[in-house]
Amino acid sequence: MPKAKYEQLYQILKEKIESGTYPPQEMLPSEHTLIAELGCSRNTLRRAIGELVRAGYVQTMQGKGMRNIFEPSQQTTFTLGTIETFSESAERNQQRGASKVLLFSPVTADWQLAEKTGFAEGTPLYYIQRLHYLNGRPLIFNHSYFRQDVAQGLTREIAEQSIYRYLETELHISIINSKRVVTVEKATQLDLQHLDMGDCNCLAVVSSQTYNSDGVMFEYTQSRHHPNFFRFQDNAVRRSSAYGKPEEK
Amino acid sequence: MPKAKYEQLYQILKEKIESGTYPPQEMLPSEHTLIAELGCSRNTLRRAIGELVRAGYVQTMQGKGMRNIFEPSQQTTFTLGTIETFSESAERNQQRGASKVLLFSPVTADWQLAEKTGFAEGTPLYYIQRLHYLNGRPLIFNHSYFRQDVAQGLTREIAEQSIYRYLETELHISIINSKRVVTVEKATQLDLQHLDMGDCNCLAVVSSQTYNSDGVMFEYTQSRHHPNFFRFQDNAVRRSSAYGKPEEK
DNA sequence: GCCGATTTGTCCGTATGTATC
DNA sequence: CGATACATACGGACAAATCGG
Repeated sequence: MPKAKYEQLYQILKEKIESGTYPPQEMLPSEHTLIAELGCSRNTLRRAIGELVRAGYVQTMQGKGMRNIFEPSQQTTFTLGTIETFSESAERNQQRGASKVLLFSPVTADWQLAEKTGFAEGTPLYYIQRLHYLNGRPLIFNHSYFRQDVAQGLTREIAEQSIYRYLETELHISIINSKRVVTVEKATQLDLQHLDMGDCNCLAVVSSQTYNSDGVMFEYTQSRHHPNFFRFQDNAVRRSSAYGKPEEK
Repeated sequence: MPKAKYEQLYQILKEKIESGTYPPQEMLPSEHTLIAELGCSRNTLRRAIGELVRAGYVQTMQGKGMRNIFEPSQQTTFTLGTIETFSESAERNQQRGASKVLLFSPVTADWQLAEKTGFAEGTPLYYIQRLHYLNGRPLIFNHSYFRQDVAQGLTREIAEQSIYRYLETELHISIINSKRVVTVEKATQLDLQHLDMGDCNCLAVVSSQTYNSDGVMFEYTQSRHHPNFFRFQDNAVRRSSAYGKPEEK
Protein backbone atom coordinates (compact mmCIF):
# COMPACT_ATOMS: atom_id res chain seq x y z
CA MET A 1 0.00 0.00 0.00
CA PRO A 2 1.69 3.19 -1.16
CA LYS A 3 1.56 6.09 1.22
CA ALA A 4 2.82 8.85 -1.03
CA LYS A 5 0.00 10.84 -2.61
CA TYR A 6 1.48 10.83 -6.10
CA GLU A 7 1.63 7.04 -6.00
CA GLN A 8 -2.02 6.88 -4.99
CA LEU A 9 -2.95 9.20 -7.85
CA TYR A 10 -0.91 7.00 -10.19
CA GLN A 11 -2.83 3.93 -9.04
CA ILE A 12 -6.20 5.66 -9.37
CA LEU A 13 -5.54 6.85 -12.92
CA LYS A 14 -3.92 3.56 -13.91
CA GLU A 15 -7.00 1.64 -12.80
CA LYS A 16 -9.37 4.02 -14.56
CA ILE A 17 -7.37 3.50 -17.75
CA GLU A 18 -7.20 -0.27 -17.40
CA SER A 19 -10.90 -0.56 -16.61
CA GLY A 20 -11.94 1.48 -19.63
CA THR A 21 -13.32 4.44 -17.67
CA TYR A 22 -11.20 6.52 -20.00
CA PRO A 23 -11.83 5.21 -23.55
CA PRO A 24 -8.78 3.94 -25.47
CA GLN A 25 -7.19 6.32 -27.97
CA GLU A 26 -9.18 9.23 -26.50
CA MET A 27 -8.00 12.26 -24.59
CA LEU A 28 -8.11 12.22 -20.81
CA PRO A 29 -9.47 15.22 -18.88
CA SER A 30 -7.12 18.18 -18.69
CA GLU A 31 -4.81 18.67 -15.74
CA HIS A 32 -7.04 21.47 -14.49
CA THR A 33 -10.02 19.12 -14.41
CA LEU A 34 -8.12 16.26 -12.81
CA ILE A 35 -6.79 18.54 -10.09
CA ALA A 36 -10.36 19.49 -9.18
CA GLU A 37 -11.51 15.87 -9.32
CA LEU A 38 -8.65 14.40 -7.34
CA GLY A 39 -8.02 17.22 -4.90
CA CYS A 40 -4.31 17.70 -5.28
CA SER A 41 -1.77 20.25 -6.46
CA ARG A 42 -0.62 20.45 -10.05
CA ASN A 43 2.91 19.29 -9.25
CA THR A 44 1.70 16.17 -7.47
CA LEU A 45 -0.64 15.29 -10.33
CA ARG A 46 2.12 15.86 -12.86
CA ARG A 47 4.41 13.51 -11.00
CA ALA A 48 1.78 10.78 -11.26
CA ILE A 49 1.33 11.56 -14.96
CA GLY A 50 5.07 11.26 -15.48
CA GLU A 51 4.93 7.71 -14.16
CA LEU A 52 2.01 6.89 -16.45
CA VAL A 53 4.02 8.14 -19.43
CA ARG A 54 7.03 6.06 -18.51
CA ALA A 55 4.85 3.00 -18.00
CA GLY A 56 3.33 3.43 -21.45
CA TYR A 57 -0.25 4.18 -20.36
CA VAL A 58 -0.56 7.69 -21.80
CA GLN A 59 1.22 10.08 -24.12
CA THR A 60 1.28 13.82 -23.47
CA MET A 61 1.46 16.60 -26.07
CA GLN A 62 2.17 20.20 -25.15
CA GLY A 63 -0.79 22.39 -26.01
CA LYS A 64 -3.03 19.44 -26.90
CA GLY A 65 -3.54 17.20 -23.93
CA MET A 66 -3.04 13.67 -22.72
CA ARG A 67 -4.10 10.58 -24.67
CA ASN A 68 -4.86 7.09 -23.41
CA ILE A 69 -2.64 4.65 -25.34
CA PHE A 70 -3.08 1.63 -23.09
CA GLU A 71 -3.63 -1.73 -24.77
CA PRO A 72 -4.79 -4.64 -22.66
CA SER A 73 -2.38 -7.07 -24.36
CA GLN A 74 0.31 -5.82 -22.00
CA GLN A 75 1.02 -9.11 -20.23
CA THR A 76 4.40 -8.06 -18.95
CA THR A 77 6.49 -10.78 -17.45
CA PHE A 78 9.41 -8.69 -16.25
CA THR A 79 9.37 -5.17 -15.00
CA LEU A 80 11.87 -2.52 -15.72
CA GLY A 81 13.18 0.17 -13.46
CA THR A 82 12.07 -1.53 -10.28
CA ILE A 83 13.61 -4.37 -8.30
CA GLU A 84 11.38 -7.39 -7.76
CA THR A 85 12.12 -10.80 -6.38
CA PHE A 86 10.98 -13.83 -8.35
CA SER A 87 8.13 -14.55 -5.95
CA GLU A 88 6.93 -10.92 -6.04
CA SER A 89 6.94 -11.03 -9.84
CA ALA A 90 5.04 -14.32 -9.94
CA GLU A 91 2.43 -12.93 -7.57
CA ARG A 92 1.98 -9.77 -9.65
CA ASN A 93 1.38 -11.86 -12.75
CA GLN A 94 -0.96 -14.12 -10.81
CA GLN A 95 1.09 -17.19 -11.52
CA ARG A 96 2.34 -20.07 -9.41
CA GLY A 97 6.01 -19.61 -8.55
CA ALA A 98 8.30 -22.14 -6.92
CA SER A 99 12.04 -22.39 -6.40
CA LYS A 100 14.60 -25.08 -5.70
CA VAL A 101 18.10 -24.60 -4.31
CA LEU A 102 20.55 -26.74 -6.28
CA LEU A 103 23.73 -25.58 -4.59
CA PHE A 104 24.74 -23.56 -1.55
CA SER A 105 28.45 -23.12 -1.08
CA PRO A 106 30.86 -20.56 0.40
CA VAL A 107 33.50 -19.58 -2.12
CA THR A 108 36.29 -17.04 -2.48
CA ALA A 109 36.47 -14.89 -5.59
CA ASP A 110 39.40 -15.84 -7.79
CA TRP A 111 40.53 -13.47 -10.55
CA GLN A 112 38.19 -15.06 -13.06
CA LEU A 113 35.12 -14.74 -10.86
CA ALA A 114 36.20 -11.23 -9.88
CA GLU A 115 36.35 -10.30 -13.54
CA LYS A 116 32.87 -11.65 -14.19
CA THR A 117 31.07 -10.37 -11.11
CA GLY A 118 32.84 -7.14 -10.27
CA PHE A 119 33.78 -8.26 -6.74
CA ALA A 120 37.38 -7.73 -5.66
CA GLU A 121 39.63 -10.79 -5.90
CA GLY A 122 39.71 -12.67 -2.61
CA THR A 123 36.26 -11.55 -1.45
CA PRO A 124 34.48 -14.26 0.60
CA LEU A 125 31.11 -15.04 -1.00
CA TYR A 126 28.12 -17.34 -0.78
CA TYR A 127 27.48 -19.05 -4.11
CA ILE A 128 23.90 -20.18 -4.65
CA GLN A 129 22.39 -21.99 -7.61
CA ARG A 130 18.60 -21.86 -7.80
CA LEU A 131 16.03 -23.07 -10.27
CA HIS A 132 12.79 -21.06 -10.56
CA TYR A 133 9.56 -22.69 -11.75
CA LEU A 134 6.52 -20.93 -13.14
CA ASN A 135 3.32 -22.95 -13.37
CA GLY A 136 5.36 -26.11 -12.94
CA ARG A 137 7.90 -25.44 -15.69
CA PRO A 138 11.56 -24.68 -14.98
CA LEU A 139 12.14 -21.27 -16.59
CA ILE A 140 15.05 -19.54 -14.90
CA PHE A 141 18.42 -20.90 -13.82
CA ASN A 142 19.95 -18.54 -11.30
CA HIS A 143 23.58 -18.11 -10.21
CA SER A 144 23.88 -15.75 -7.22
CA TYR A 145 26.87 -14.52 -5.29
CA PHE A 146 26.45 -12.64 -1.98
CA ARG A 147 29.20 -10.98 0.02
CA GLN A 148 29.61 -12.96 3.24
CA ASP A 149 30.34 -9.87 5.33
CA VAL A 150 27.08 -8.24 4.26
CA ALA A 151 24.75 -11.24 4.04
CA GLN A 152 25.96 -12.63 7.37
CA GLY A 153 24.44 -15.89 8.53
CA LEU A 154 22.88 -16.78 5.19
CA THR A 155 22.05 -20.48 5.04
CA ARG A 156 20.65 -22.96 2.56
CA GLU A 157 17.42 -23.02 4.58
CA ILE A 158 16.97 -19.25 4.18
CA ALA A 159 17.70 -19.52 0.46
CA GLU A 160 14.90 -22.10 0.21
CA GLN A 161 12.54 -19.41 1.49
CA SER A 162 13.37 -15.82 0.60
CA ILE A 163 16.84 -14.30 0.71
CA TYR A 164 15.61 -10.73 0.33
CA ARG A 165 13.17 -11.10 3.17
CA TYR A 166 16.07 -12.21 5.36
CA LEU A 167 18.33 -9.36 4.25
CA GLU A 168 15.68 -6.68 4.67
CA THR A 169 13.84 -7.75 7.82
CA GLU A 170 16.51 -9.65 9.77
CA LEU A 171 19.75 -7.92 8.83
CA HIS A 172 18.10 -4.53 8.21
CA ILE A 173 19.91 -4.03 4.94
CA SER A 174 18.36 -1.42 2.68
CA ILE A 175 18.54 -2.49 -0.92
CA ILE A 176 18.81 0.63 -3.03
CA ASN A 177 19.48 -0.10 -6.67
CA SER A 178 20.54 -2.73 -9.15
CA LYS A 179 22.42 -2.39 -12.44
CA ARG A 180 21.21 -4.89 -14.98
CA VAL A 181 22.37 -5.95 -18.41
CA VAL A 182 20.41 -8.16 -20.81
CA THR A 183 22.41 -10.29 -23.25
CA VAL A 184 22.05 -13.51 -25.23
CA GLU A 185 24.48 -16.37 -24.57
CA LYS A 186 25.14 -19.89 -25.73
CA ALA A 187 23.56 -22.47 -23.44
CA THR A 188 25.88 -24.56 -21.27
CA GLN A 189 25.51 -28.25 -20.42
CA LEU A 190 24.06 -27.19 -17.07
CA ASP A 191 21.43 -25.03 -18.77
CA LEU A 192 20.34 -27.79 -21.15
CA GLN A 193 20.23 -30.25 -18.28
CA HIS A 194 17.81 -28.20 -16.18
CA LEU A 195 15.78 -26.01 -18.53
CA ASP A 196 14.54 -28.43 -21.23
CA MET A 197 14.77 -25.95 -24.07
CA GLY A 198 14.22 -28.12 -27.13
CA ASP A 199 16.54 -27.34 -30.03
CA CYS A 200 17.41 -23.79 -28.99
CA ASN A 201 21.07 -23.45 -28.07
CA CYS A 202 20.95 -19.88 -26.70
CA LEU A 203 19.20 -18.20 -23.81
CA ALA A 204 18.49 -14.74 -22.42
CA VAL A 205 20.84 -13.73 -19.62
CA VAL A 206 20.11 -10.94 -17.14
CA SER A 207 23.19 -10.02 -15.11
CA SER A 208 22.64 -7.74 -12.16
CA GLN A 209 24.80 -6.02 -9.57
CA THR A 210 22.88 -4.93 -6.50
CA TYR A 211 23.92 -2.21 -4.05
CA ASN A 212 22.95 -1.40 -0.46
CA SER A 213 22.71 1.99 1.22
CA ASP A 214 26.43 1.94 2.07
CA GLY A 215 27.15 1.93 -1.64
CA VAL A 216 28.69 -1.54 -1.56
CA MET A 217 27.77 -4.07 -4.19
CA PHE A 218 26.75 -7.05 -2.08
CA GLU A 219 25.12 -9.25 -4.72
CA TYR A 220 25.86 -10.41 -8.23
CA THR A 221 23.23 -12.54 -9.90
CA GLN A 222 23.13 -14.07 -13.34
CA SER A 223 19.63 -15.15 -14.35
CA ARG A 224 19.58 -17.51 -17.32
CA HIS A 225 16.09 -17.46 -18.85
CA HIS A 226 14.41 -20.04 -21.05
CA PRO A 227 14.31 -18.26 -24.46
CA ASN A 228 10.65 -19.05 -25.17
CA PHE A 229 9.41 -17.47 -21.96
CA PHE A 230 11.56 -14.39 -21.72
CA ARG A 231 9.87 -11.04 -22.23
CA PHE A 232 11.28 -7.66 -21.29
CA GLN A 233 9.15 -4.57 -21.80
CA ASP A 234 9.95 -0.88 -22.22
CA ASN A 235 8.28 2.35 -23.28
CA ALA A 236 10.51 4.92 -24.92
CA VAL A 237 9.84 8.59 -25.63
CA ARG A 238 11.33 10.81 -28.33
CA ARG A 239 13.24 13.53 -26.52
CA SER A 240 13.74 16.29 -29.06
CA SER A 241 13.63 16.00 -32.81
CA ALA A 242 17.34 15.45 -33.38
CA TYR A 243 16.99 17.21 -36.71
CA GLY A 244 16.75 20.97 -36.99
CA LYS A 245 13.51 22.66 -37.90
CA PRO A 246 12.73 22.94 -41.61
CA GLU A 247 12.18 26.26 -43.37
CA GLU A 248 9.55 28.45 -41.77
CA LYS A 249 7.75 31.68 -42.59
CA MET B 1 21.82 21.30 -27.13
CA PRO B 2 19.23 21.01 -24.37
CA LYS B 3 17.52 24.21 -23.44
CA ALA B 4 15.70 23.10 -20.33
CA LYS B 5 17.60 23.99 -17.18
CA TYR B 6 17.16 20.59 -15.54
CA GLU B 7 18.70 18.95 -18.59
CA GLN B 8 21.67 21.29 -18.40
CA LEU B 9 22.10 20.52 -14.69
CA TYR B 10 21.89 16.81 -15.54
CA GLN B 11 24.65 17.19 -18.13
CA ILE B 12 26.85 19.21 -15.78
CA LEU B 13 26.57 16.70 -12.93
CA LYS B 14 26.91 13.74 -15.31
CA GLU B 15 30.16 15.13 -16.70
CA LYS B 16 31.54 15.87 -13.24
CA ILE B 17 30.81 12.28 -12.26
CA GLU B 18 32.27 10.77 -15.43
CA SER B 19 35.41 12.91 -15.23
CA GLY B 20 36.11 11.98 -11.62
CA THR B 21 35.49 15.44 -10.17
CA TYR B 22 33.30 13.61 -7.70
CA PRO B 23 35.28 10.57 -6.49
CA PRO B 24 33.68 7.14 -7.08
CA GLN B 25 31.82 5.58 -4.14
CA GLU B 26 31.90 8.90 -2.27
CA MET B 27 29.07 11.21 -1.33
CA LEU B 28 28.27 14.15 -3.55
CA PRO B 29 27.65 17.58 -2.02
CA SER B 30 24.25 18.00 -0.39
CA GLU B 31 21.31 19.43 -2.30
CA HIS B 32 21.67 22.65 -0.32
CA THR B 33 25.29 23.01 -1.47
CA LEU B 34 24.54 22.12 -5.07
CA ILE B 35 21.72 24.66 -5.21
CA ALA B 36 24.15 27.37 -4.15
CA GLU B 37 26.81 26.17 -6.60
CA LEU B 38 24.54 25.78 -9.59
CA GLY B 39 22.17 28.66 -8.98
CA CYS B 40 18.83 26.91 -9.25
CA SER B 41 15.79 25.98 -7.23
CA ARG B 42 15.55 22.79 -5.24
CA ASN B 43 12.84 21.34 -7.49
CA THR B 44 14.89 21.83 -10.62
CA LEU B 45 17.97 20.26 -9.06
CA ARG B 46 15.93 17.32 -7.81
CA ARG B 47 14.58 16.70 -11.29
CA ALA B 48 18.13 16.47 -12.62
CA ILE B 49 19.05 14.15 -9.74
CA GLY B 50 16.07 11.95 -10.58
CA GLU B 51 17.47 11.44 -14.07
CA LEU B 52 20.91 10.61 -12.66
CA VAL B 53 19.33 7.97 -10.42
CA ARG B 54 17.45 6.40 -13.30
CA ALA B 55 20.56 6.39 -15.45
CA GLY B 56 22.52 4.60 -12.72
CA TYR B 57 24.98 7.37 -11.92
CA VAL B 58 24.03 7.98 -8.28
CA GLN B 59 22.00 6.47 -5.49
CA THR B 60 20.11 8.64 -2.98
CA MET B 61 19.35 7.78 0.64
CA GLN B 62 16.96 9.80 2.75
CA GLY B 63 18.73 11.40 5.66
CA LYS B 64 22.18 10.37 4.43
CA GLY B 65 22.91 11.89 1.07
CA MET B 66 23.73 11.05 -2.52
CA ARG B 67 26.49 8.64 -3.52
CA ASN B 68 28.39 8.40 -6.78
CA ILE B 69 28.03 4.81 -8.07
CA PHE B 70 29.23 5.40 -11.62
CA GLU B 71 31.61 2.83 -13.09
CA PRO B 72 33.42 3.66 -16.31
CA SER B 73 32.83 0.16 -17.73
CA GLN B 74 29.38 1.31 -18.78
CA GLN B 75 29.75 0.82 -22.54
CA THR B 76 26.07 0.77 -23.30
CA THR B 77 25.10 -0.16 -26.80
CA PHE B 78 21.37 0.42 -26.63
CA THR B 79 19.54 3.05 -24.72
CA LEU B 80 16.40 2.61 -22.76
CA GLY B 81 13.55 4.99 -22.27
CA THR B 82 14.48 7.17 -25.22
CA ILE B 83 13.94 6.67 -28.94
CA GLU B 84 17.08 6.70 -31.06
CA THR B 85 17.62 5.87 -34.70
CA PHE B 86 20.40 3.48 -35.61
CA SER B 87 22.62 6.26 -36.92
CA GLU B 88 22.08 8.37 -33.81
CA SER B 89 23.01 5.39 -31.63
CA ALA B 90 26.12 4.65 -33.67
CA GLU B 91 27.22 8.26 -33.39
CA ARG B 92 26.68 8.31 -29.63
CA ASN B 93 28.86 5.22 -29.25
CA GLN B 94 31.46 6.71 -31.60
CA GLN B 95 31.18 3.84 -34.03
CA ARG B 96 30.88 3.58 -37.79
CA GLY B 97 27.30 2.87 -38.80
CA ALA B 98 26.03 1.93 -42.24
CA SER B 99 22.79 0.57 -43.62
CA LYS B 100 21.60 -1.27 -46.70
CA VAL B 101 18.03 -1.53 -47.96
CA LEU B 102 17.32 -5.10 -49.02
CA LEU B 103 13.66 -4.70 -49.87
CA PHE B 104 11.16 -1.89 -50.33
CA SER B 105 7.64 -2.98 -51.11
CA PRO B 106 4.09 -1.74 -50.58
CA VAL B 107 1.98 -4.42 -48.91
CA THR B 108 -1.47 -4.77 -47.38
CA ALA B 109 -1.82 -6.26 -43.90
CA ASP B 110 -3.43 -9.69 -44.00
CA TRP B 111 -4.79 -11.22 -40.80
CA GLN B 112 -1.45 -12.85 -40.01
CA LEU B 113 0.53 -9.63 -40.38
CA ALA B 114 -2.19 -7.76 -38.49
CA GLU B 115 -1.83 -10.21 -35.61
CA LYS B 116 1.93 -9.78 -35.49
CA THR B 117 2.17 -6.03 -35.92
CA GLY B 118 -1.00 -4.68 -34.33
CA PHE B 119 -2.16 -2.91 -37.50
CA ALA B 120 -5.76 -3.44 -38.57
CA GLU B 121 -6.30 -6.03 -41.28
CA GLY B 122 -6.33 -4.41 -44.72
CA THR B 123 -4.12 -1.46 -43.74
CA PRO B 124 -1.89 -0.33 -46.65
CA LEU B 125 1.77 -0.41 -45.53
CA TYR B 126 5.30 0.04 -46.76
CA TYR B 127 7.41 -3.01 -45.95
CA ILE B 128 11.13 -2.35 -45.68
CA GLN B 129 13.95 -4.78 -44.97
CA ARG B 130 17.19 -3.18 -43.90
CA LEU B 131 20.55 -4.49 -42.77
CA HIS B 132 22.54 -2.35 -40.30
CA TYR B 133 26.32 -2.59 -40.11
CA LEU B 134 28.50 -1.51 -37.21
CA ASN B 135 32.22 -1.18 -37.90
CA GLY B 136 31.77 -3.19 -41.08
CA ARG B 137 29.93 -6.16 -39.52
CA PRO B 138 26.24 -6.87 -40.20
CA LEU B 139 24.63 -6.83 -36.74
CA ILE B 140 20.95 -6.01 -37.09
CA PHE B 141 18.38 -7.29 -39.54
CA ASN B 142 15.42 -4.96 -39.57
CA HIS B 143 11.82 -5.53 -40.72
CA SER B 144 9.83 -2.28 -40.75
CA TYR B 145 6.22 -1.57 -41.62
CA PHE B 146 4.97 2.02 -42.05
CA ARG B 147 1.37 3.08 -42.56
CA GLN B 148 1.12 4.48 -46.11
CA ASP B 149 -1.40 7.16 -45.12
CA VAL B 150 0.98 8.54 -42.47
CA ALA B 151 4.37 8.05 -44.13
CA GLN B 152 3.15 9.43 -47.44
CA GLY B 153 5.62 9.50 -50.30
CA LEU B 154 8.17 7.23 -48.65
CA THR B 155 10.56 5.79 -51.23
CA ARG B 156 13.46 3.38 -51.35
CA GLU B 157 15.79 6.34 -51.86
CA ILE B 158 14.61 7.96 -48.61
CA ALA B 159 14.99 4.65 -46.77
CA GLU B 160 18.60 4.53 -47.97
CA GLN B 161 19.16 7.80 -46.13
CA SER B 162 17.06 8.38 -43.01
CA ILE B 163 13.37 7.63 -42.71
CA TYR B 164 12.94 9.51 -39.44
CA ARG B 165 14.54 12.63 -40.86
CA TYR B 166 12.00 12.50 -43.69
CA LEU B 167 9.06 11.93 -41.34
CA GLU B 168 10.06 14.66 -38.90
CA THR B 169 11.36 17.41 -41.16
CA GLU B 170 9.44 16.86 -44.42
CA LEU B 171 6.09 15.48 -43.25
CA HIS B 172 6.17 17.29 -39.88
CA ILE B 173 5.16 14.19 -37.97
CA SER B 174 5.89 14.35 -34.25
CA ILE B 175 7.08 11.02 -33.00
CA ILE B 176 5.98 10.70 -29.40
CA ASN B 177 6.60 7.27 -27.96
CA SER B 178 7.43 3.69 -28.75
CA LYS B 179 6.45 0.47 -26.98
CA ARG B 180 9.21 -2.09 -27.12
CA VAL B 181 9.49 -5.73 -26.18
CA VAL B 182 12.71 -7.73 -26.02
CA THR B 183 12.48 -11.47 -26.70
CA VAL B 184 14.68 -14.31 -27.94
CA GLU B 185 13.70 -16.18 -31.09
CA LYS B 186 14.95 -18.98 -33.29
CA ALA B 187 16.90 -17.70 -36.27
CA THR B 188 15.32 -18.00 -39.71
CA GLN B 189 17.08 -18.88 -42.95
CA LEU B 190 17.06 -15.17 -43.80
CA ASP B 191 18.78 -14.32 -40.51
CA LEU B 192 21.50 -16.94 -40.98
CA GLN B 193 22.00 -15.79 -44.56
CA HIS B 194 22.67 -12.16 -43.64
CA LEU B 195 24.02 -12.08 -40.09
CA ASP B 196 26.81 -14.71 -40.08
CA MET B 197 26.19 -15.88 -36.53
CA GLY B 198 28.35 -18.99 -36.26
CA ASP B 199 26.68 -21.91 -34.50
CA CYS B 200 24.11 -19.85 -32.57
CA ASN B 201 20.58 -20.62 -33.71
CA CYS B 202 18.80 -17.87 -31.72
CA LEU B 203 18.90 -14.10 -31.74
CA ALA B 204 17.65 -11.14 -29.72
CA VAL B 205 14.51 -9.56 -31.14
CA VAL B 206 13.33 -6.04 -30.28
CA SER B 207 9.77 -5.43 -31.48
CA SER B 208 8.55 -1.86 -31.33
CA GLN B 209 5.29 -0.04 -32.03
CA THR B 210 5.74 3.69 -32.57
CA TYR B 211 3.06 6.35 -32.16
CA ASN B 212 2.67 9.91 -33.43
CA SER B 213 0.96 12.86 -31.75
CA ASP B 214 -2.43 11.83 -33.15
CA GLY B 215 -2.14 8.64 -31.13
CA VAL B 216 -1.96 6.42 -34.20
CA MET B 217 0.58 3.65 -34.39
CA PHE B 218 2.27 4.37 -37.72
CA GLU B 219 5.29 2.07 -37.46
CA TYR B 220 5.99 -1.50 -36.46
CA THR B 221 9.61 -2.58 -36.51
CA GLN B 222 11.18 -5.88 -35.62
CA SER B 223 14.94 -5.61 -35.07
CA ARG B 224 16.72 -8.94 -35.11
CA HIS B 225 20.08 -8.55 -33.37
CA HIS B 226 23.18 -10.69 -33.67
CA PRO B 227 23.29 -12.46 -30.27
CA ASN B 228 26.97 -11.76 -29.59
CA PHE B 229 26.60 -8.01 -29.99
CA PHE B 230 23.32 -7.38 -28.23
CA ARG B 231 23.42 -5.50 -24.94
CA PHE B 232 20.49 -3.84 -23.20
CA GLN B 233 21.12 -1.89 -20.01
CA ASP B 234 18.89 -0.87 -17.12
CA ASN B 235 19.13 0.51 -13.61
CA ALA B 236 16.44 -0.57 -11.19
CA VAL B 237 15.57 0.87 -7.80
CA ARG B 238 13.91 -0.84 -4.84
CA ARG B 239 10.62 0.97 -4.27
CA SER B 240 9.57 0.01 -0.76
CA SER B 241 10.64 -2.97 1.25
CA ALA B 242 7.81 -5.28 0.25
CA TYR B 243 8.05 -6.90 3.64
CA GLY B 244 6.66 -5.34 6.79
CA LYS B 245 8.91 -3.86 9.40
CA PRO B 246 10.38 -6.24 11.95
CA GLU B 247 10.03 -5.82 15.70
CA GLU B 248 11.33 -2.53 17.00
CA LYS B 249 12.18 -0.99 20.36
C1' DG C 1 -2.65 35.61 -40.54
C1' DC C 2 -3.54 37.28 -36.00
C1' DC C 3 -5.26 36.98 -31.35
C1' DG C 4 -6.90 35.00 -27.24
C1' DA C 5 -8.21 30.83 -24.68
C1' DT C 6 -6.71 26.38 -23.41
C1' DT C 7 -3.27 23.01 -22.23
C1' DT C 8 1.06 21.11 -21.18
C1' DG C 9 6.17 22.24 -19.91
C1' DT C 10 9.41 24.56 -16.90
C1' DC C 11 10.89 26.99 -12.81
C1' DC C 12 10.73 29.03 -8.33
C1' DG C 13 9.85 29.59 -3.16
C1' DT C 14 8.10 27.58 0.85
C1' DA C 15 6.36 24.40 4.24
C1' DT C 16 6.25 19.95 6.30
C1' DG C 17 7.43 15.00 6.90
C1' DT C 18 10.90 11.45 7.70
C1' DA C 19 15.31 9.22 8.15
C1' DT C 20 20.15 9.58 9.66
C1' DC C 21 23.65 10.97 12.59
C1' DC D 1 17.35 15.78 21.48
C1' DG D 2 18.85 18.82 17.75
C1' DA D 3 21.02 19.40 13.26
C1' DT D 4 21.29 17.77 8.71
C1' DA D 5 19.68 15.69 4.55
C1' DC D 6 16.46 13.84 1.42
C1' DA D 7 11.14 13.13 0.29
C1' DT D 8 6.71 14.98 -0.40
C1' DA D 9 3.31 18.51 -1.22
C1' DC D 10 1.43 23.02 -2.32
C1' DG D 11 0.76 27.40 -4.82
C1' DG D 12 2.14 30.68 -8.07
C1' DA D 13 4.34 32.47 -12.31
C1' DC D 14 5.70 32.37 -16.98
C1' DA D 15 6.89 29.92 -21.44
C1' DA D 16 5.56 27.22 -25.41
C1' DA D 17 2.43 24.71 -28.31
C1' DT D 18 -2.27 24.07 -30.05
C1' DC D 19 -6.71 25.32 -31.60
C1' DG D 20 -10.70 28.02 -32.88
C1' DG D 21 -12.74 32.33 -34.17
